[in-house]
Amino acid sequence: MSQGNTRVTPQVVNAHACPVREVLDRVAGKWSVLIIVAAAHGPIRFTELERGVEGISRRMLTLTLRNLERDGLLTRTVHPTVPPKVEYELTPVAHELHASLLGLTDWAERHRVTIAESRAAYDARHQPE
Amino acid sequence: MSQGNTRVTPQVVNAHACPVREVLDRVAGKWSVLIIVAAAHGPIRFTELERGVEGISRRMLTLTLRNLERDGLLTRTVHPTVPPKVEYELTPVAHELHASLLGLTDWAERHRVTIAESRAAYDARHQPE
DNA sequence: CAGCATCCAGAGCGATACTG
DNA sequence: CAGTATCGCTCTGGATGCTG
Repeated sequence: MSQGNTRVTPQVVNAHACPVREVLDRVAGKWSVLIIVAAAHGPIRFTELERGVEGISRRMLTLTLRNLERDGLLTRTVHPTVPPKVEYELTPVAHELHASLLGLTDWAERHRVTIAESRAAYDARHQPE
Repeated sequence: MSQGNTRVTPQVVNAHACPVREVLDRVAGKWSVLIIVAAAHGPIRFTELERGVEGISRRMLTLTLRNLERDGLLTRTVHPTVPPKVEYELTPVAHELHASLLGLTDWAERHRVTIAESRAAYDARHQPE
């Protein structure tokens, strides 16, 4: 860790050691969060998710659900009926994650406008036309 | 909220309307967060960032810095000296973001092990060999 | 020192079609 | 209903080399 250095600057951030990145890698996928939000208030079926998460394809829904299940963020319950019925439900861990995301949501909503303005200003500054 | 429906299920989540996704789109890039973390405790120079954020290429550092600057998350100060010196500093908005990320960091650290185990178990279950 | 331009490989994701 | 399989594009990001 510490080398006998008196300077402050180092502050090395390792992409692999950084826990924030770990979460983000898990959550950054285009759909993961949306699915978590959609499933936040109780068990939900495949087709309901398909409708609930606007714009998601069947393929991506399946893939994302598998990943979330793999990470232990949701459980998959197959009801052996005809027609088949599968329900997905957030695990406690995922609920905690959902709660933590609220901080970000909040940030986003507070600064959404500011950021949009900043972008517009920047673009105007750099592309006169 | 309620449509005359007695069922609960609807819960439509729109990818474009969702504020969480907005943040994530901004932050999910492989490097944004790491740069924010690296710059969190004061102004920092280009080369210092290059060393501080392990594994980043010069190209990605430049690109990510531009995006962060564009969003108003950091300021770029050029000191007209020889050799040139450029300092990047987080804006208050970015500091707030950094604070919000703590919730996620925390979550990640609490469940890192559990998640890894869950993955291993899942993989074992689905790929006997 | 700080950065831009070019080239290139791979991941991510959408569209579509088929199945238990 | 709840998936799986295949194709192909787009976009990200790494490597390298050139400049003020």
